[in-house]
Amino acid sequence: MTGALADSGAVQGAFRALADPSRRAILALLSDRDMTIGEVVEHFPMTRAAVKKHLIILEEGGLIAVQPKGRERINTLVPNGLKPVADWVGFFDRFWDDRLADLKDAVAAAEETAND
Amino acid sequence: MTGALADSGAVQGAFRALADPSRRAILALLSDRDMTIGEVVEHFPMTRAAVKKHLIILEEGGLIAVQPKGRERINTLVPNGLKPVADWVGFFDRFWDDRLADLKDAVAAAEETAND
DNA sequence: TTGACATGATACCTTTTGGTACCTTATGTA
DNA sequence: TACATAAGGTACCAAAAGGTATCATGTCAA
Repeated sequence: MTGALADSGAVQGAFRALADPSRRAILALLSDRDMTIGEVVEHFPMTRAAVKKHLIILEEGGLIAVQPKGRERINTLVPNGLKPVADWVGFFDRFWDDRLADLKDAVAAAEETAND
Repeated sequence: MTGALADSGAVQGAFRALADPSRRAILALLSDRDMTIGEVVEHFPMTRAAVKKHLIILEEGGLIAVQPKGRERINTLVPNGLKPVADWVGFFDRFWDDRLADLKDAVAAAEETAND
């Protein structure tokens, strides 16, 4: 089996959604409070249609949810939406250990020397 | 002020690199051991040129480094390459707290009821 | 030196993406 | 009812992305 790094649809959807800086900014906005599309639009120099597309991709990525409320649509951050991303990134935690990094560098340097 | 969610070039480069499943797979490969381009190519149904492009984007994103070694080029995982991503995602940690999520749901439900 | 091989660099093609413009639909309110 | 407003949907466009094919370059080894 593939182990700890299975690349599920959730992972792909979330990473795709996060690839665009506007969408990351929208997430940051919604972390403050829920907003209608119109409110989100006020924070960006683009049309409502463009923002709408971003919101759709964020929703497909499981990062936000939309609640119809009268003639408005409230966009809400999904609490665990970023979990697949965090889990994927977490697989590489062992490489962030500075001591391990130093060790790896030392080994590489030694091999360099040995092969010169 | 920009606060804890400044979207630096490193953040953008890393997220762009991670948006493609092939590139995430390449990172997973390199987490096992360093590889030449040729070795990486053996694991994917695409040409060397395509893999090369992915490696360039991964390098631009600060996720891998390349060490020329004779006529080969060794691709290595950069230990702290994913740190900007982890930091960005970490900003949303507070939303993953299930109790907080439940509380938020409760508040939302209460508002729903109040407005019905 | 010469040939094999790992890589670099371009040009080109197709699909996706980020965006606008424009029109339609639905809901709240005077 | 009538109208203003919040949103949905579609068509269209330019640029970026992902990929192949092809040719050039540099290095090891006989």
